[in-house]
Parts: sequence; structure tokens; C-alpha cells
Amino acid sequence: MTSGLFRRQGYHATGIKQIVEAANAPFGSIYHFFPGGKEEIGAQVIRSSGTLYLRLIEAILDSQPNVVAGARAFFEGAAAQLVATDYVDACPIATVALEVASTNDTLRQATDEVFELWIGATSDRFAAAGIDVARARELAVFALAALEGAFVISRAARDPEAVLAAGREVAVAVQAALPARRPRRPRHPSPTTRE
Amino acid sequence: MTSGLFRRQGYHATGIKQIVEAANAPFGSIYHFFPGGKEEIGAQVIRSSGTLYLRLIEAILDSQPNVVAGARAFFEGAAAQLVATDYVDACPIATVALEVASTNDTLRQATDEVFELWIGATSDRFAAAGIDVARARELAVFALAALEGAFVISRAARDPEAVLAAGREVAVAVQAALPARRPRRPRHPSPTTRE
DNA sequence: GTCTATAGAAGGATAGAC
DNA sequence: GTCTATCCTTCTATAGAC
Repeated sequence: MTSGLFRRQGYHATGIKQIVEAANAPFGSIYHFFPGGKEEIGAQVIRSSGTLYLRLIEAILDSQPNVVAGARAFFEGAAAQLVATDYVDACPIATVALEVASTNDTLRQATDEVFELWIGATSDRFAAAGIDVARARELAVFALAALEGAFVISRAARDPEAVLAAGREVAVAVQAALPARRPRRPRHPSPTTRE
Repeated sequence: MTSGLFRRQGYHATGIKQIVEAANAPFGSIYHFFPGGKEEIGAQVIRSSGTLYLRLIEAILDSQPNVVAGARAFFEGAAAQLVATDYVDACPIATVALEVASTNDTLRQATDEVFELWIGATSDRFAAAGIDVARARELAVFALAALEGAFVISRAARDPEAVLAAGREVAVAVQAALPARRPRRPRHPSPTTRE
């Protein structure tokens, strides 16, 4: 799995030989399938890890009764995963994203597309929970930012504290953005409440 | 300035020859001053950029009348700086931090110390504003995480949106953590707020 | 199309003249 | 202590046998 190498050590520290070895693939075929060389492999890895992680985001968010619990579950799961994998298994593309942001526009665009994918999926779920669309996107961008940065700090500190702290704040922000819950049995019959 | 190279392209993509050239330093002297080679240079760069950025954090936070305005000013300034520098000038050590987190424990520790430095300075100011010490640290960790992650996304997207969104949420969270301000001349003697 | 061998460049590190 | 030249390794990429 090449995505594991990128996740663990980044783009520049990962060699093509290391990639083919890890993939149990023949070395000579690499440039036959990826004429663009390492850059094309990188773009492919970014996009495929991106869609894989998207599935994870969707699965966890949709496994919870509401978006607040979903956010909480995601961050808590991420923290547990960090600890369980010795602080290796965080974001699959963040390291590469920072490495290439100012040096390789092709790969930069690939990381941008992946982040947008994740933001879109999250934003959709926030909007479906009744949050205004613009605010839903803002919250989704914020939630991803908090997660990514918490990964940086938690990996450096080898401590899940940052991911857990970020998760709590994100959950609070999402909760606050939800529309006021309609009481089940309204005490005053208001003209707007009907079903 | 070597820190600029690390900030821009990371640790692995920066060569020693590139470093001495950028520093206008004699190549032969490098291993005289840094017997540890590239790793020792890396640790030095991480720590010196760390203290430099600490000064910036302190200067901006202390230039504002309160911590909420300070947080806002910092994120807005960071967003403006990103745009002004073509999305190069974000965190000086984040790229390196992710690259080395699972591959080089010496450098990992250096990045950890720098993050702790920044968290401590921020936390102190939150606590001085009357926030409970434990909560102040939690907020500082969260604020740094939001900033770091927003940098990742903003650089990838070449758009300050993420940094600005993160700044707004951090400001709200800090505001909410402040002790209730005593009104100067309460209009209603009642304890609850009415309008 | 798969693989071996290798080219060509760049990386980190060192030796030794001065 | 400063610098030049160079060693050895590793990297990406390609050529050519089969």
C-alpha cells in the first residue's frame, strides 16, 4: 500500500523502488503504467487515499444519530486510531499536501480536490441537519482544519490530547449551529409549527 | 534563511548544498559547526524558527485589548500574510513536523518542544484573562490545531477561507470561555438578561 | 509487457590541501 | 578553520534483452 508510505513519511522521502517493493509489483512495469513517473503515481495515490478516507468519513458520520454525535465519534475514533497505530495513522495526504503546496502544482491540485471532497461530504450532512448551507460549509471547513491541525500536534507530541480537544470544540460549534429543536409537544400553539 | 526552505518545501526536499548556498556560507564549514550533519541543522532550524514565531504570537496577542481580539487579529493577519506571500508563509515547522513525526525522533522532539512553547504562551494569556488554567490550555491546544490545519487547507486550496473560518470559530470559543463580564451599570436588577 | 541493468543526476558526508 | 575535490549512496528514469 503506497498510501501508507506517503502517510508515514511523505512524498519526497518515499522512493519509487520503495513503492514497487511495497506493492509487490514488477519494477519495469512502473513506467509503462505511469508514464508520468513519480508525479503521476503521487497524484494517483492522493486521489485513491482521498476517496478511501471519504468512505470512512461518511461511514462514521452516518453511523451516529446526529451530526454532533457524528463529529464526536469521528474525532474520538481518530484519537484512538492514532494511539493504536503508534501515531502513524492520521491523515493520508496532509504530509504530502504541505510538501507540494508551493512546489508542485499538479499534486497541489490533487490534494485540494481531496480536501474539497471531504468538506463537501461533511457540509452536506450539516446542511441535512438543518444548518444553513453557507454556514454548513464554513463549519465543515473548520472541522477539517481542526482535525488536520490536531493531527499535526498529536503526532508531534505523541499524545491524543490535541485531537480530543479539537473534537470537543468542533462538537460544541456544530451543536450551536443546529436550528433550535422543536419541542415535541408545544405548549403554545404557534402558527408556524405544523406537520 | 534556511527556515524559509523548510517552510516552503520541507525537510527531505531541502538539500545541504541548497542550505549553504542560501546562507552564503562556506560549504566546508558546515560539518565543523554541525557535526551532526543535516539532522543537527534541522533541529537548530526548527528551534530558532520556533522562538521567532513565538515572538510573533506574543506580539500580536499583546497588541490587542483582549484575548478574543488577539485571536481574531492573529488569524486575520495569518490569512493576509498567506495571500501576500502566495501561500508560502504559513507555519515554519508544520511540514517538517509531519515529515519527521514517525521517522526521526530527534527532530520530532524538536517540533514537539516548539509546539509546546506556542501553546504555553497562548495558554498563559488565556489564563491571565480569567480562564481556568486547565481550560486555558485546552483552548490554546485547540487554537493552535485550528490554525495549523487551516494552513494546510488554505495552502492546498490557495484560498484564505479556511484560516478565516478557523479564526472565527476560535474567537467564539475563547469568548465563550471568558468569565461573565460584570455589567458597568446594570439596567435591570434581575439576574437574567432581557431585552 | 515484464524484467535486468544501468545511465545520469543529486543526495549526504569526508579527506586533505592550505 | 576554510575551502575544494571527491567518495559513496540513493534517487528517478530509460534502454534493451526476452
